[in-house]
Amino acid sequence: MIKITFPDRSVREYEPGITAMQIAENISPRLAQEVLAASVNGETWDLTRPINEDSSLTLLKWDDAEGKHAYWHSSAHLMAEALQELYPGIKFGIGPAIENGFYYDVDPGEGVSIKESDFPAIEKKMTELIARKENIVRQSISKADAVALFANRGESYKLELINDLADGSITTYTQGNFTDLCRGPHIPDTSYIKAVKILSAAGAYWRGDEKRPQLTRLYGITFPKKKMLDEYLLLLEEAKKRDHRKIGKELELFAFSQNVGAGLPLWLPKGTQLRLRLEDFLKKIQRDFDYEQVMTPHIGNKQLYLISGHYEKYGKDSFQPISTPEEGEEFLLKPMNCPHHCEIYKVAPRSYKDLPLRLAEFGTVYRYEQSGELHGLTRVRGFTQDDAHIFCTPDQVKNEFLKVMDIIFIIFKALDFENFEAQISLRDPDDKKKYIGSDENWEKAERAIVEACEEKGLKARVELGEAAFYGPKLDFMVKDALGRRWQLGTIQVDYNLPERFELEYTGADNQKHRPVMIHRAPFGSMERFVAVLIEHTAGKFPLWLSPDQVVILPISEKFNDYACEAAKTLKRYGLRAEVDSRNEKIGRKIRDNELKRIPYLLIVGEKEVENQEVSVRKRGEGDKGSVKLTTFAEELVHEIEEAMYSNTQKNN
RNA sequence: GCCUAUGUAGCUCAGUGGUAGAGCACUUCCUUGGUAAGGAAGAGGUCACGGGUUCAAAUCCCGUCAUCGGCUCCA
Repeated sequence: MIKITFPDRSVREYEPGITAMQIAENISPRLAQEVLAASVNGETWDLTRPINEDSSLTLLKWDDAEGKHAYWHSSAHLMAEALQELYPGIKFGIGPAIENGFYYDVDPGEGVSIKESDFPAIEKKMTELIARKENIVRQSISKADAVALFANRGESYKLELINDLADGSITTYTQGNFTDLCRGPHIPDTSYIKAVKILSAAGAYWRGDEKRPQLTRLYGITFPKKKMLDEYLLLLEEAKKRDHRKIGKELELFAFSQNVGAGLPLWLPKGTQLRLRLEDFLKKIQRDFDYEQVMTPHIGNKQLYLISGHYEKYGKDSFQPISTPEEGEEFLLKPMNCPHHCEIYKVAPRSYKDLPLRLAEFGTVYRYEQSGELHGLTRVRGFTQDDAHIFCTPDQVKNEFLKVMDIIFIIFKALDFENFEAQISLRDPDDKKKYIGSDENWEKAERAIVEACEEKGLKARVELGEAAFYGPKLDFMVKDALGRRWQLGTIQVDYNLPERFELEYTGADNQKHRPVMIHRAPFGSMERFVAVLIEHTAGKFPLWLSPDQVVILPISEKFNDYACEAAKTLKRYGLRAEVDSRNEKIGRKIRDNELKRIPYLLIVGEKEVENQEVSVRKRGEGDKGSVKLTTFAEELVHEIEEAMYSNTQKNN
């Protein structure tokens, strides 16, 4: 008999060779119906795989990530099986489960393409296969047999995968006529899958390499209940309503024009209001943290980028240099602010007593992103970084790092960005040659980042080899409405630029030393940040960020003039007000939902006009009674300032 | 840059070779006194752009640009 230990530490004895499925059946038929896979000694197994020794066992259901994973992985196989029947000669790449569903990379063969219009047929075929209730059978196979099997089928991609696998570790899974090279695990049979949807088709390079063939990637999702699929699709629809591109258009925050150029956003008055409020908010925090604001031009002599090394690395992929009437003179649109800030550092001789020197700038930069990369405000060709560079001694790096983290935490907290992810990018320990700077400095900086995260209790994913060539970094990512990850804040340590620009400070020892540079941008870029902010709030901004604070509603056209006057008065206070005039030309009618997005509604009628008052309603709070217009304006300005102030004071 | 899809009125979209459409928004008039009011009339489009096929193109073909979903990239 073998001992099986359950998550609640209870132990039961079974015959050797028993399967997790049999154990589940033994416990309860209901459980047996719900279970999808099993965790055996921490490894995820098929339910039908015999257990031969004492083990700890967790039965995995839909609500367990691994259970869902096995389910979707099997669904990928199901889709592959359908494709194999529909497209004879199709070759398969890889087909994993992902966060929401699964995909399979396939090569349907020369001249054949799988399009959206083909999805229904694929879904239908999958449903047919489900009805056959095919068992999904695991088999260990020798490398030679695996090679023979897949070579016979002309599965060149699979052969390449097998090539990288060690003999003895190779398994296949078979259902019906379809056999796939696969580590598993899988659900017991295809009938578990009840609802099927192919979501999209896209090109994807084999093994993520641009130089290799492009396969067709089919994304799909499946569920154990039809209703769950419907709910998921509904969720997707709802998420699309929060898309910043849609809301940005509806609320007239920003726009693009083909004449101006792709990826070059135009900030409309309301969007600008929002952005300026965010900039004020950041400036206030940065003042508190001893930053100094600087300003630098939008272009720089090519020489500047030859010194920084950016020209060599990115010159060909950038906006090309601007020529001047002067022979041989060239300027680049600045793709980053760092070189300019280095020149500011060099304006005067620096002492260790001057450090850390913290230079901040809302610097607009231009990068020629690949055309297929452009995406609303999140990926653009002209954007403004909430940039700052800290010049400090190597010993100050950690402390400065901690302070930057404080800023980022304050900001994320103030804006309710609780669900961010952090990633520490270190250098690849096996390939140190790729990086510039001494081992000693790298180790110091990497240790500083790791320790800083520990001190702050920040759980960060560590990625080796992801560092920039000039230093390690810490990035903060946030998901958008559709679950796509975007990098926002970044803190990067840099040894390269101080070296290239020959930056120096005089130490206490009266010797010249090289400062360390820290790049940091809590928002990343104003554009991307506003995009994510829009999606987080679904366009329902807190009062202090609201692009419009007030909508004024005259109860009849007789009071339109007063309403417009009131709006002008409010504008003099720096407040944005809309008049919702029902019949007059003046103003613009408030459209769908807009009312819900604007914090204050002012109603004016006879009584209010007589007394120079407005009847005030606040979003979420209802009627606040009548008050003098000027008093209202003063109080609102005060309320906004208070809100911003209290947000800059938020501490962890 | 690559693969798929899309581009028609301010917005959301219909329109499969024969004179360009709807709803909302807009303008004018009437009605309308409290949180998305109703009626009537009107205005608004080089059907993304450039070529081609055709007696005839929004519609079919080719190219370009832009946008969507991915891939690759992201200083």
